[in-house]
Amino acid sequence: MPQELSKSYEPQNVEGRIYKAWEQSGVFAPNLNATKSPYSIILPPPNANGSLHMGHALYAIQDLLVRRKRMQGHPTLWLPGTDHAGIETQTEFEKQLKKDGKSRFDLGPDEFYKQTLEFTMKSQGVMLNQLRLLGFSLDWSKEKFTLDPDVISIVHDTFKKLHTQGLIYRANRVVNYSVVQQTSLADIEVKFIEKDGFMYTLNYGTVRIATTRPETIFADAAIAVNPEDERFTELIGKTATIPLVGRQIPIIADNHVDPKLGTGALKVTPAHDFNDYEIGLRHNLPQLSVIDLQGKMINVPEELLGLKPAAAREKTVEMLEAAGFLVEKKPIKHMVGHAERTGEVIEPLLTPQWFLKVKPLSSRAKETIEKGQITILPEHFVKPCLDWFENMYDWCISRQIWWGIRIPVFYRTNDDTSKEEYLISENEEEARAYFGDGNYRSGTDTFDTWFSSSQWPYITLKTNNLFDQFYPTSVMETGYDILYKWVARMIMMGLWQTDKIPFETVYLHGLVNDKTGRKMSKSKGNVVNPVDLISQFGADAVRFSLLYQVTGGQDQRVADDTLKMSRTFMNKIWNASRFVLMKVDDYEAENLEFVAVSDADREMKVKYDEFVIEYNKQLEQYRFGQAAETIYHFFWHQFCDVYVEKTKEQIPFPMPDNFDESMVKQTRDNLLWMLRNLLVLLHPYIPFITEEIYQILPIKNKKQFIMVEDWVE
RNA sequence: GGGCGGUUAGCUCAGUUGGUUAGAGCACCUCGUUUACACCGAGGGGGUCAGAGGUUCGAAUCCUCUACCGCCCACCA
Repeated sequence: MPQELSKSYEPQNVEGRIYKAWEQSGVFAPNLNATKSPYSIILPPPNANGSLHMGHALYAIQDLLVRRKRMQGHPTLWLPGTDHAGIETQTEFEKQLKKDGKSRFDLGPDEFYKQTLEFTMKSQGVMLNQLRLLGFSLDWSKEKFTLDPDVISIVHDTFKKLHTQGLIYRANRVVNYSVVQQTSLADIEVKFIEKDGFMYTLNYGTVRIATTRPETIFADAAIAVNPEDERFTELIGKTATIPLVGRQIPIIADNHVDPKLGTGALKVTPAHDFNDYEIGLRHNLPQLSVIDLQGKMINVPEELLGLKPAAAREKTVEMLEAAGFLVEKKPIKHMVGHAERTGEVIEPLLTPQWFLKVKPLSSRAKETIEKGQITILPEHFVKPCLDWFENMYDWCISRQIWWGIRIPVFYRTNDDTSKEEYLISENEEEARAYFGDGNYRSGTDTFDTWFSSSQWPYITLKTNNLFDQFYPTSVMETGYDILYKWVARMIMMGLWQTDKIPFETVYLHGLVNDKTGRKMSKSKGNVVNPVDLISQFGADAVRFSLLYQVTGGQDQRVADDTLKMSRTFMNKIWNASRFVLMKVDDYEAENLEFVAVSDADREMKVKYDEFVIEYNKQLEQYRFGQAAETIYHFFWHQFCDVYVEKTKEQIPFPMPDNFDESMVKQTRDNLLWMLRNLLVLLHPYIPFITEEIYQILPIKNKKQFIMVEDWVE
């Protein structure tokens, strides 16, 4: 027996060495000579600027899938990449700048981009190494970053094609606008939080209206009532008077108005509310802004000029009350939109933006899922996903942040700014050639991060010249929290771009929460770093612990018990292997086969066959927690507690002189065969320890790595 | 307002086509210094499966309702 084996398993002496050996030998790359069907997974690209969190560690699910398929002999690709994560990274870097008393405006767009890139690249290396610590068998030679030139070029092409097909338009519309970050946000980036507020009833002369935002009355363009509402029938077509300023506005009829809400009469403020904007379009109302892009009041009475909306509200109420226009003030709870990242209140503001007409794309995505062409697991996510496609609004894809992919457009600056001309192009010459002489400016808007990442399966394979072979990909495995943000959009964009689904199966895993079940967040200070856990328990134990708790998309907790259980299991595997090696002594097996030479052998083989079938079935069904328990139980309580104990009789110590030699030899073969197969079956869960033991198994004609051993069916 | 998930041993959780005395890990109790492992072995205690009703020969599992916890979506002025 190789005497150097320590009494307990010490992962820190093993993991780095083994990962390096794998990486150097090229076994992470797909074996393109294999004849079976190709299998591919694109890694959800982590934020290049971030460090690893527990959610990333759960990508062990992908490693598990990929390692098994590779061992089964499929050409298998797991492709890594990172995301520039526009707003998130820009916010982070701006914080850095602020420490030095600077803002992005001191640097200008180009210099800011350059510095943010440097900042990001520094973190990226650390993060990618953390993925290695987890043992992920990613094909690093294919790695992509969302700001690689060839990636940007495809994103630009996509934009141009969408525009050519009439699916992109530019419009001055009400969007969610962050005055802190100075950019528009997608609907989904706005989180509604319940807040205490007041419902004010105001006297508009002919009617009374109810509002939570009295500071916007100066932007009112009309009063709307429901055409069926008899209380107001006679007033339709007449006017109401805005308090304080005395401006007359028409009273109009619109079906949107719900007679049961408020007073039944709605003040319409097209520039500061999504519904009102729509009503305004239907009735051709003026769009007057009273809040500018810095979040300050404009076009209002002098006392309010320059105030922030919250302060302006109080002041306006005082003024209304003093002038006798305030009829009622009632405390209420209502939902207020906040920016997901900064937590500030989000204002719907009127700004020119680029939009993607989503209806044609989303209805196609919906149909595809309804037809069952993409399997979504767990199943209970199917319906919400369909509803999302059904109700999706046009997607505002432009951002005013500087960190990201620039929208390729040149504007011809005219005297009349309302009639802006533009050409989608990366260079000014093209614009000049198209429009002729004039003043041009390059667009400074960037794409929403999710616009580029929604094309990720297509882009990564295309830029690696692997599209024909590996698209559609096999599985998209990620957290359910980005189902809408990312997965749904990949389906839309993938179908549009390629006429094929981007992946056959979506597997959504749950969140990893802290030990009390609360969501981890920096602000709560309860974030557990997977790298810390790895140094404490070893990568295999961390993986096994996480995968053991993957059950049907349920959230899990970082549980100390489960981590310890896993570490103990690694130790058990280690020691069982030591024992087998001891029993095998200096014997080296050839043509390894299991042949039952005792009742114990026969019983073991029966149990083993049942176990392998059950285990493979559970893996096929994506029941990773169950499969983990199955193999845990079999290895410990069947192989170790029963079989290994029995073999102590079949290879006794000390060995009697007249003992049956053939019995000894076959038992050694049986032990080695069983251990080898169990290691193979365990390998996708716990790659390091299984590789380490495999390397010292006394078997002739082994593969170079267990990683490329034949799977056991 | 709509939707989804959860409620199973002291704790954390499994339990997928309804079927023998409901499982695991941890914790607890008893015993064990056997030539792998005390990160061990042998054995044990502990649950009216949130509540009510229903379907069934049979329900933790299916149906209805209720309660509580968590999450998501939503343009109620």
